[in-house]
Amino acid sequence: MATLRTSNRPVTADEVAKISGVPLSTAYRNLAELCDAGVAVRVGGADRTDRFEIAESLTSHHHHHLVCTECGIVNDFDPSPQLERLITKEMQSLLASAGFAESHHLFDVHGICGDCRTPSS
Amino acid sequence: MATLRTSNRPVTADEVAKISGVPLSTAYRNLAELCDAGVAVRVGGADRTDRFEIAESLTSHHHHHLVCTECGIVNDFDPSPQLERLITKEMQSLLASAGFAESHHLFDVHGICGDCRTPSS
DNA sequence: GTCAAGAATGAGATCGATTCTCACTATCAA
DNA sequence: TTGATAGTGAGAATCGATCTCATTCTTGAC
Repeated sequence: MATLRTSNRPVTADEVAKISGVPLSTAYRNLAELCDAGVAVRVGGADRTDRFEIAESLTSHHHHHLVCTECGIVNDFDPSPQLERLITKEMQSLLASAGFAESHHLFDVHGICGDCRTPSS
Repeated sequence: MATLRTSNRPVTADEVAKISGVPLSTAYRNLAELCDAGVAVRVGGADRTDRFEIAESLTSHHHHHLVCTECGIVNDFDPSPQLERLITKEMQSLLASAGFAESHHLFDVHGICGDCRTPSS
């Protein structure tokens, strides 16, 4: 949890292991338990690597993700209240029409991050 | 392509292989080439399995995804024009503030699909 | 029709992220 | 100290995805 809290973006199990010094298997196990307990969430990115971050219910900070399709890094960004309201509204009509029970929505923007666009710096 | 066109939702490489009768390796190879050529796209879901569908540029039908976190199936749904406009607007301010070059956005709704909610049927 | 060059195919090997296994260690109460 | 229980760590197993390579198809030149 300390490692997740320190990072200001979703981190991979590998990063957690390196940062906290625990073996990879322990990192995966503990992260899985944190997710089960609802205090962390698994974030999918552009690559095949899962990333983890503190659950929004704990940070009380709803946000979405900027996913770099080059390096795979994931950063957070805040949606405007207006967009969020509209999304919520849209969800309700969806549920009705599709028989679908929403657990959460994902609004991720894929593209190339600043670092990958200016490799010289 | 025929297999992708026949399905009305993103399908896995495994499904493509079964449906079209080609071996899995050929299915993966051809799907990767279709993606490179821009006529198909890779769709991430709730599980670790990639899914593929015809690119929006070919269908001229912009849509988003309903992802079932139980069985992993992905279905399409249409966003309202209003939501889509707002998303586009939001994107522009994002680019400016984050130095991020958007390639596309992903608006996926995760939850439990009708089939998984009523296992009796 | 025959032949060679190049592309596509298919079966299985390989890779890499994730999960599982199991022996070992720490904790704690009696 | 002892026994029960939970947590740890190293490596094996798993599984989707990719790679390799021998084989098969095309295609154009002769």
